[in-house]
Amino acid sequence: MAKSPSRKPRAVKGAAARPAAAKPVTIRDVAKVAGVSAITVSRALARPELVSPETLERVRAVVTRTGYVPNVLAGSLRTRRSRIIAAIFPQVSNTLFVEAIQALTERLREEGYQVLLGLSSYERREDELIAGILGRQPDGILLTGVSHAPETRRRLIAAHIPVVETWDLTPSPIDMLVGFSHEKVGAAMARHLLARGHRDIGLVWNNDARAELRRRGFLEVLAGSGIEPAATCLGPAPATFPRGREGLAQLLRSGKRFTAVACSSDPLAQGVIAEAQDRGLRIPADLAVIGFGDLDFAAHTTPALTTVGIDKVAIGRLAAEMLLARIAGREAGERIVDVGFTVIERAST
Amino acid sequence: MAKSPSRKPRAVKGAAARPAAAKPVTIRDVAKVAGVSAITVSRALARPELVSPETLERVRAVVTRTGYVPNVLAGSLRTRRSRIIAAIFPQVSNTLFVEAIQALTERLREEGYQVLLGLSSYERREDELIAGILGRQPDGILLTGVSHAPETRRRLIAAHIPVVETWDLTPSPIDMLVGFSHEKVGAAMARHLLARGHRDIGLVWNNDARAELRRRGFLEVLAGSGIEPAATCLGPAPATFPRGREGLAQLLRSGKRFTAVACSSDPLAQGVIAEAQDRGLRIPADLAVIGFGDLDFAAHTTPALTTVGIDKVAIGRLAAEMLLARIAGREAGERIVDVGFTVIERAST
DNA sequence: CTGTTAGCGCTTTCAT
DNA sequence: ATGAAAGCGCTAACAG
Repeated sequence: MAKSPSRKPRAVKGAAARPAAAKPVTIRDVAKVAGVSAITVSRALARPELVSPETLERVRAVVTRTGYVPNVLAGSLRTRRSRIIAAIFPQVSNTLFVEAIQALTERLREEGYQVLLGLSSYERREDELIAGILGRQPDGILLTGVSHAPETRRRLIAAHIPVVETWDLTPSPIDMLVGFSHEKVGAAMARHLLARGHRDIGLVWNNDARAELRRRGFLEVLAGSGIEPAATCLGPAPATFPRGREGLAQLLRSGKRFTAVACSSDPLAQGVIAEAQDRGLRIPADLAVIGFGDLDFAAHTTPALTTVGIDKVAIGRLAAEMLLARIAGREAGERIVDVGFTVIERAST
Repeated sequence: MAKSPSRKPRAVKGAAARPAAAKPVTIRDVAKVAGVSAITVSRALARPELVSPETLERVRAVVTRTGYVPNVLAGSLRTRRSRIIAAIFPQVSNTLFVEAIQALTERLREEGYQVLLGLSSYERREDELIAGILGRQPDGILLTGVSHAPETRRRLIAAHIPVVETWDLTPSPIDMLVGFSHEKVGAAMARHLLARGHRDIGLVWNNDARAELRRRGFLEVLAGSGIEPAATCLGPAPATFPRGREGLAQLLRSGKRFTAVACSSDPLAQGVIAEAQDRGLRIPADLAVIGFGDLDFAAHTTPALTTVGIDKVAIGRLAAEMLLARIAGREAGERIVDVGFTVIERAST
């Protein structure tokens, strides 16, 4: 007859000395009070149809009265399903990602999943971030971008969970993919300006990997018409409003003539516009500006800005659908989805 | 001799039929390969100073080779510390909250905590959201706002974890608080306009709880000078750019004369400015506009906008510090912190 | 410095 | 419809 010495409260006296991590109500406490076994409580909560109506009612009453909150950690450990989806984004201080995050979160919530957000810009090594997150046993994971350290790739594959990469395209994703072609975006920007008759074009760009892809697409189209940029101002990521202002100032200092400025993303473009207006230039009459990124916001706040918008909500929602499908065992219809983009013109560029 | 039938692989043939949730590497696997006990592996990873250098090296080698990722769920279950902090925000599609979230997340990461984000606007009942999150056994929780259902309050207190409410003030927080006074913000807006000589003032406001507090403060100051708003346009939350446009249009249709417009938040103010400019009004010469919320962004993009800024980063960081202090057993210095606000004038209003 | 034992709170499996 | 036993993977507590 093994005695269970640690079963009884350790120390009745002095128990209130510290915030008192008072033992929480467990499923067994509920069971005891309701006069049933633990497993019946579990069933009453998870699969009420397996429990008689009277028992069910009794259990529910006790749950409410005691304020019992099931320990999801324990449940997940047993079932090997955490109902957590991890999502890795570079930052959250960027409208671009925020909308995707929100769409993803909402859709997953509907299915009872919670999103664990990882911010990659603030971790030295992406694979450490990922390892830390995989330890939480997510049922699926979303990544931003498609270039990851080999170590990261290995870990993700070893985790045997669905993975969606986003925000870019590649023929060989780790698992699934929903994104768009940055080169094509760049090309579209260039074609737009060319179609409006611009030949003298300045660039205000930042040099992160995906921005560079857009620039390549942009330059290729220009080259196809035998054109080179009149001047380029290339700065470090992240793209911000003040850097846009500075960018235009720099282009103007170069003394080169240009009728249009293309920017690697909308915050830069907004800065360029502000700087231009401060100098008495009318947009787009004196200077056309084209940016990239924001379907709604930039277009709203800066009616003069033409921009290449991507449907961030679609990315978030699609990523959610793909993950859910795979978790449910269904094969997702498409493993690679190109959501494309739209040139949004608010004023004639 | 209890046989352990479920110990052996269930079915060797056909095992590859489905994605095969291949059994992950556990601490025991690592222990076996390294020729030590499980607890030694645990120590090697968590408290290497307790393990001999040779053992340590051997264990680490095996960990790397096998790609072992500790199951944090299991660890948390045992230690009763999840290293998760839950943060409840209304939405994430609002620069206001985003900066606080980012600051919070960064600070907590430094201490090895992960942030679990809950979005309250999309859940019918706040207390269901909270219950779902508490089940994940967070070590602390951050809430936006100070008015919560009694049920929510009860649950949070029963959870025996540190709680920080934010974004508002109250003399009786659940636990800790970091925020600012919305009434004072409103009062400051009014005083600012009065000091600039404005007597005919229009309001474009939305009617969420905290905005209403700001309005009350605003109106009281006006009343103190014997002034009533010339016209008011009161709309539903959330405050958006288009509603700002519409708001000004409505004020103008009223036929009332006014030289300044106060807005409950910056997105509205930006809309008002855009609409004004479209109608040929110069800001602030013909029409002064004052908003609320954004320390950096709105001021940047709309130099003509005067706004009352709050230090969102400070809110996030302070909330993190307070939670960390309490988790560590220290009493946080102050339980109630008023971060205040700043009137930011970019152009003479 | 290392190991053994037990058990965190839950749910799967098998029995009744 | 309900329950008993076992164990998910880990680490606290107590040896040695």
